[in-house]
Amino acid sequence: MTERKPVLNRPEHEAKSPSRTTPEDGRVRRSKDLVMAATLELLTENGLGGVSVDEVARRSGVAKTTIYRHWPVRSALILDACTRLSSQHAAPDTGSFAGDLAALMGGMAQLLRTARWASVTPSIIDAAERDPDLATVHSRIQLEHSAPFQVIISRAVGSGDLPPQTDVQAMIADLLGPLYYRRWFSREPLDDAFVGGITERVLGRT
Amino acid sequence: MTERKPVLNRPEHEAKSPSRTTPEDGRVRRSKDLVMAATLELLTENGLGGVSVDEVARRSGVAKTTIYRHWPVRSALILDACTRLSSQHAAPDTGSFAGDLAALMGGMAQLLRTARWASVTPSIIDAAERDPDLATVHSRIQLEHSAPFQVIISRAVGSGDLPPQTDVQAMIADLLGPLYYRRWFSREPLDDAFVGGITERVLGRT
DNA sequence: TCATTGTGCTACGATACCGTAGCGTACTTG
DNA sequence: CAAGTACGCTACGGTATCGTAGCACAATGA
Repeated sequence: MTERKPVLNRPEHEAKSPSRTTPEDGRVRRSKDLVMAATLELLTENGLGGVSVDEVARRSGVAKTTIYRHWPVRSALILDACTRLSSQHAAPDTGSFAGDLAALMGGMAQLLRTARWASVTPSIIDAAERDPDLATVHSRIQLEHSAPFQVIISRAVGSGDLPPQTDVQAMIADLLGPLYYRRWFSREPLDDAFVGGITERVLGRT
Repeated sequence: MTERKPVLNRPEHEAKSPSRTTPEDGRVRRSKDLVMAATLELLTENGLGGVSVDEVARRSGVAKTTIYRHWPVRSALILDACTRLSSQHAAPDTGSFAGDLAALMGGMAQLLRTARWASVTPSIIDAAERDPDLATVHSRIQLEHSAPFQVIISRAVGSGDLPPQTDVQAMIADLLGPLYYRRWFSREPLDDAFVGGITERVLGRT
């Protein structure tokens, strides 16, 4: 008689998906939001390893059982949270390659200094070394961050601002590499002078 | 009556230090070596979080109690292992800055491709974000890896191969940044062409 | 209003850890 | 050979996890 469980035998693909019958049950939305907020908080504070379901429950005020109702296992929760860390950047279009580059590098440096993502990244990279799912997340984030560079460099090649034989990936490494190096390895300040110097040197060799 | 414990009341600084009375008790040496080997193994396989004393005991064949006899707490063991990860590099002296740079960059790329250190680094960086002791270890390793660059660049400035106003730290970022970027972020291959390209571009602007 | 659905709560069982105690045995060294 | 020392082993106590079960209560929506 206790058979009001998921009842997995549904021929239809998305038949009773609540997103159709009930666009949003306010209670579900609320729980999910609270849980995700607490998870992201823990994630940035303590890295991947610092996120336990019990602690998320404590911080969010949402019961642990409720959390498990929305994410079947811990890893699903973490993966979900990591996925929401990154944000797409639009490629700037200032009219000149130098302008685009300056804008993009400045934005990236700003992100590295302040964004939640920056403090979680080492943890993700570490986990990605062994967890295929997180490796996927990492490469998606990585792609999102390099894509705008790809765009403006390709455009510059097209317009003749850069020579046709330009190695796009190598140039991206020359731009992002030093930024990342300062943020996570040498831990020296990421000031405007440094950022400007990078772009200057890369531009200087055209 | 159970008082054959450490007996901490010793006025002398190093009085009964076994390194004096007993240069090496073979048993101690053996235990420590086995434990350290297993720890390094686990470290490279699973990162910092993957090292548990129980697992080290299993793998090394050394009893857990013995491990605790040599390292008072888990963190001491891990810290010790991390400390042994890095190795100093001698700065090459080929006679030319270009030669030195090529040698150094080639060696570094080789390290990044193969060394145990490379697979643990993300883990250390992550932990360093919150653990001061590991932050110290990380900055020591970081320093060891950048020091030879510092040497050859300074030498080149002294000899006139590089202009006197050269920003040494920025140049190191331009060299190591792209290498690290490829290894841990974009995960593209670290082939000779790429490495050569970096040095070429840095040298090209003198 | 009434059935449905989501939540909170308490209580579990199962692991995996950390770090310690006590005891018997083997090795090392004087 | 004898004393000191290191070691292995078993067994703990304590904590933090993960993930689940069962039940009562509240919100929702037909």
